[in-house]
Amino acid sequence: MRNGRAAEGGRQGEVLALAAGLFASNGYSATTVRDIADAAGILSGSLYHHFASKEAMANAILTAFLDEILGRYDEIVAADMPARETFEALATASLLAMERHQAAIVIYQNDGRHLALLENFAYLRDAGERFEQAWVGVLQRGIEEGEFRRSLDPRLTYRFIRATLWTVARWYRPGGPQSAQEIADQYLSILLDGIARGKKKKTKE
Amino acid sequence: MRNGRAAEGGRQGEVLALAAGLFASNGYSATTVRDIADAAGILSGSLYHHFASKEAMANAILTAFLDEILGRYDEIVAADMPARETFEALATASLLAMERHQAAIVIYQNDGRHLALLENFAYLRDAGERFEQAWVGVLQRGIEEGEFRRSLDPRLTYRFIRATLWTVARWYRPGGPQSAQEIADQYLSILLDGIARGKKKKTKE
Amino acid sequence: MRNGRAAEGGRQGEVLALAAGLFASNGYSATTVRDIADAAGILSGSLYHHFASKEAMANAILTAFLDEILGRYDEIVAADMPARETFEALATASLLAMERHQAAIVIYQNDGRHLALLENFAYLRDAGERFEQAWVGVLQRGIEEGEFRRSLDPRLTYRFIRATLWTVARWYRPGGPQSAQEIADQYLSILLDGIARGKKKKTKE
Amino acid sequence: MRNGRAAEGGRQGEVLALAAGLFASNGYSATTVRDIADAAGILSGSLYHHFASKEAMANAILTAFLDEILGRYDEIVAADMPARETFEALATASLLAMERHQAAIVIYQNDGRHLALLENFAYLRDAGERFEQAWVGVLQRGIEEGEFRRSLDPRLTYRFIRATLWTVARWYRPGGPQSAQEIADQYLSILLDGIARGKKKKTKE
DNA sequence: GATGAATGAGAGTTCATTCAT
DNA sequence: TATGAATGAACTCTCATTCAT
Repeated sequence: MRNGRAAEGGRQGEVLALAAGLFASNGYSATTVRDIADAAGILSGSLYHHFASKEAMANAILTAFLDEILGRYDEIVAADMPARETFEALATASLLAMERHQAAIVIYQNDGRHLALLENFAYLRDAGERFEQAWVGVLQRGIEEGEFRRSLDPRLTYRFIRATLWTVARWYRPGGPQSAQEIADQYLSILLDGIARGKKKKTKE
Repeated sequence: MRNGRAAEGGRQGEVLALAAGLFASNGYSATTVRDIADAAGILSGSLYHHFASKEAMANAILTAFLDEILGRYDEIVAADMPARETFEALATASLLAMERHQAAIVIYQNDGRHLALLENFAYLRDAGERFEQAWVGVLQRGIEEGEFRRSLDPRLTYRFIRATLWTVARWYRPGGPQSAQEIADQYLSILLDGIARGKKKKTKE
Repeated sequence: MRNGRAAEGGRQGEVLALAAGLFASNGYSATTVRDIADAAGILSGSLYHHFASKEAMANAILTAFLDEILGRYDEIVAADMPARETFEALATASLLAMERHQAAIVIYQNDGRHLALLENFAYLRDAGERFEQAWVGVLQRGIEEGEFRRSLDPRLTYRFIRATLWTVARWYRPGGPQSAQEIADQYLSILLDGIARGKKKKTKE
Repeated sequence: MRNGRAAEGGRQGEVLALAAGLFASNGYSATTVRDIADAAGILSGSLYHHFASKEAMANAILTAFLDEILGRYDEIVAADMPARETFEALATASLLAMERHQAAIVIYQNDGRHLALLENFAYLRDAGERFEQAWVGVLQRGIEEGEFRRSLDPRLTYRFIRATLWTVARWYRPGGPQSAQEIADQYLSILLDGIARGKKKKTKE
């Protein structure tokens, strides 16, 4: 039974994890179906017992990630916290997602643009918009509520944040010197208060 | 005459620009030599009168960018300014580089990892290290000189910065609402002072 | 128990009928074992409990048809009727065979040539010769007995007849406007007396 | 330059002729692109310099035949001859078409049904209708004008004729004992006047 | 009898590259 | 410089078949 869903049970899940790793390190289009099959110890044709196509594999990988993270985003936004807490929660959730979906995030970041052009990946565009809405929303609310500086351009700020959030997955090593949580904390500290020392200059805005 | 270098004048330069645009929007490995030839209005075989190989094109594109930006970095570091000014100059130089090398930056960001595995692109690893040295250097100096917060992890901070710096090229549109200089200013403002309003909490560090 | 013969009873027969339908509408080589299994509601591997191979299925289908029709031809020829009656009986028998073997006839007509090249289908060549012998025989006898025009080339005439006889199965719809018997009658009428009206021109030959 | 047109000039034409021969003798789907390339003495990939796909080859082959024969049909119908002459001209034109398009006719006859299901071969359905219109038209006219027997069912009669007309190409050998013209004459003689000897029975209809 | 995972060969196609003209 | 024909390797995917469970 060919399965486009997440990587839960059995063989399918293992194969998907291997594929995700290869897509992430070599790129989607530079990864061949044979590479994946080799990694799984089977012949390339046998992969098609589990997945309808190479695209279907990427699909399953990305969908598992996006469904989870966007679900988490929805929960956070729905929780109706002060803007700054919502903001922190979104950033933390995004970085913690690396623990279960690191490869997917790398693929999303590296190949997302290109894949989104394919019919089967139309949902990537929707996902991009949902990310943006959540972030731009909380930034605007924070500005209105006086939590964030009035001079911010929400969309531009979102783009700066987005870049860092998803790029971390490129170098993050689980079990490495910094945990995802620690990375999130450091990033939030920099993002909220800046790297410069001393009293803020633009306090009055 | 096959040329692996950056090609300013004439046909070579035009072809290179077309190739850069295609590599940037479709990805290096998804761009075919025929795509480039089509864009140039010639046949794919004819490209080989200008360039020795597809890799040579990517090489010329990336080298032109890296030579220029790393030269600029060297100048800035050599100028011996206060850490904060050096810092601002590096960020600004990186973002202004988009004006002449947007496609190259996108390629560097998207395909750099993958290309760096190829023999002909060994210099990409060196470039990465030189970037890192410049940034980690100025961050450390800034901390020592009391300009930047003592709590920063320079390498981690560099990685956050790097992500944003090069990712901007993905969405930047020359002649669009924000100039590269404006983007640089906004980014620096956020990076240095944070997005949060009000007096700094961690002033004493 | 693998069975290469015609399969009347039970599952085998049902599967064979499904396979015959698919072979007939899509062609033998364009029909996959999976198509057949899907139609039967089982997995493709499970088909091999019933049949040794895809060829064995085609074999069973064609054999069932050929055994029956050639047996009928033998009876007709042995009955020792006047040439014209034999002739009519052969044509009618061939067209009535559609009622039980329509798909087999389509396969025989469409894929027979190609299949006959395979070892397992050597009998198709024999069958072709037996058809030809029966028809060429009755045509020659008819000419000798003065029933048929002396100007006929028996082999050529046989080829004209054969084409129509087996091609009817391509468009015949059981329960449609014309029964197989009616089609046979119309064909015989045209074949024997022609479509032109008025007195025969070549009466004296 | 990839060419979907007929098999006129140079290499393209040669390759097309080879492909046509293979499609005709082995069937379209049983003929591999490698078979064609082997026959042409090149590698399979090189075929794609001349043709966009295997389908494109079949397309060019069938189109060349259909354009020519349907053009001929149009001329004949437009010539406004007595029904019987039109009828003879159509049959003769169809059989003489074998001289330039024998393989195409075999492909049309064997694989036409199956190919017509593919998007790129939609025109096959139109062609089928144009053939039918021409023949059914002339049959009806002939009946009205008293040339053909009133008892004929034009569509059914057309189907009988069609079967023979296109099936001849399966066994016809150029330079063999009978020319296409001789075959046409014999077929017309049988078709118009029947194979039975002696006075017509159904003269009064 | 049926499943489901796997095989292994081969399908159509793509593509960077070469080279005689 | 450019063309156009060809190469050769690799690619995604298909499919008849096998077999342990």
